[in-house]
Amino acid sequence: MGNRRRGVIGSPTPQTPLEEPDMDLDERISRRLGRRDERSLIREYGAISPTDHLDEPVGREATLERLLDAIEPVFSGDLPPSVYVWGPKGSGKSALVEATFDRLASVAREQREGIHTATRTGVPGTPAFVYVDSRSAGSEFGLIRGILNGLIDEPVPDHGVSTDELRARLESRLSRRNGVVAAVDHVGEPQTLALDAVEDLLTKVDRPIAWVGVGRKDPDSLAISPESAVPVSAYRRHALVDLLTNRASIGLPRGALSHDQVRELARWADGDAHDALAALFGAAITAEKAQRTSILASDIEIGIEAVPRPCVSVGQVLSFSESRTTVLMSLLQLDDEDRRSVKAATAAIAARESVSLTDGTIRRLLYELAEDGVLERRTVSNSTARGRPPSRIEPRFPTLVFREFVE
DNA sequence: ACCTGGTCCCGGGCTCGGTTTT
DNA sequence: AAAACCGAGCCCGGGACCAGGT
Repeated sequence: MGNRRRGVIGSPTPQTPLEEPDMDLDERISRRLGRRDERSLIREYGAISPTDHLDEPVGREATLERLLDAIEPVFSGDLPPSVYVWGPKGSGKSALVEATFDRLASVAREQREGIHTATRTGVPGTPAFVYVDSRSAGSEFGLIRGILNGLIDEPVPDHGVSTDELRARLESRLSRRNGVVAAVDHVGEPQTLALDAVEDLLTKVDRPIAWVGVGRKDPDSLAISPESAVPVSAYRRHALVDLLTNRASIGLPRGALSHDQVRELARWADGDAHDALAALFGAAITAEKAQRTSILASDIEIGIEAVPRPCVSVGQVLSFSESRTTVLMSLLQLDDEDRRSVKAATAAIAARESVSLTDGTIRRLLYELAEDGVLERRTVSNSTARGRPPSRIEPRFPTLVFREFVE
């Protein structure tokens, strides 16, 4: 019971076949899993990775109740009102919503199949449930594709077909009576859809569709007002300790991580489970590279050091296109001198053999990444020089975790 | 005035799914 | 059955223009 890992690493489930090409995160992680024999310490990468969630969220019972209250009509076969789940980074929103929707989806499936085999017509069915991550569905095309992908087993094209065509397929898939409830995660991020855009795009579908948006912004600051809002607060210290202890017990050998170290991580992370796990993960791979069988204080230090604060979540960074991740990877390998300005960094990255992009594109990507908060530009007052002063660029994402997942 | 850094935007090409022609 | 063609979304490249400094 409980805490078999889910999603990207877990065994394929009927509703999400493994060959689903959506996230190259899948590939990256399964490539990791292939190197099992080289490990001395980490038993399960997913268990201690900030990119992965557990089947049973830890310490979120009250919030789960509020979410279930908000979608209450589904339990009598109706569509729920619009719901917005919101809270700070690393507070467990995605873990909660993803786990809940997975469970609801399989319950709905069983119920539908049960009714079908018993040929009891006329019984109100439950709507279908789909979870879509807007990080891999940041356009209208992507959103519709994501929902359709969650509903049918056949692969859905990701190129070469129009959005209208895809919407028509979705409509023909849904009946007029029983629609679908779509959870759309990570709305309102730089590269993802805003909540009002999600609503607009889904009302264009001529079938019953309800949505549950998940984001960080205060609902009062949004362009639309969801009918129901479910706030999620940051983890309390002891809840974060529990979460880390739980995860470490799955991902690491007994005794590899001391309780004091867990407490230190929890104190430092200040309620942010993402940051805590990112630091733990960094510490674990550092220890493993040194062929240790337990984690030392110095490993923890390095792990924490590799997580800037504030930082964007590593899941966000890993969802970027290949060109953006190669630019970031190259940037991490530059020395301090080459990072002194965007211009210098551009030249140094362009000179690398692994990068085939032009100067202009690299420069644009660096500025875009800074705009999105993935990099920080810090203007250095460079007297004696003419012109506008350059700015040094620093990563704002968990560097060790990133490096580990990108080759 | 002059210079360099930063922002914004869009056309064209790439790659693919689907359709028509051979 | 194969090949040629078409049209879709998205990424790359690049340039026009704006901002901030001496």
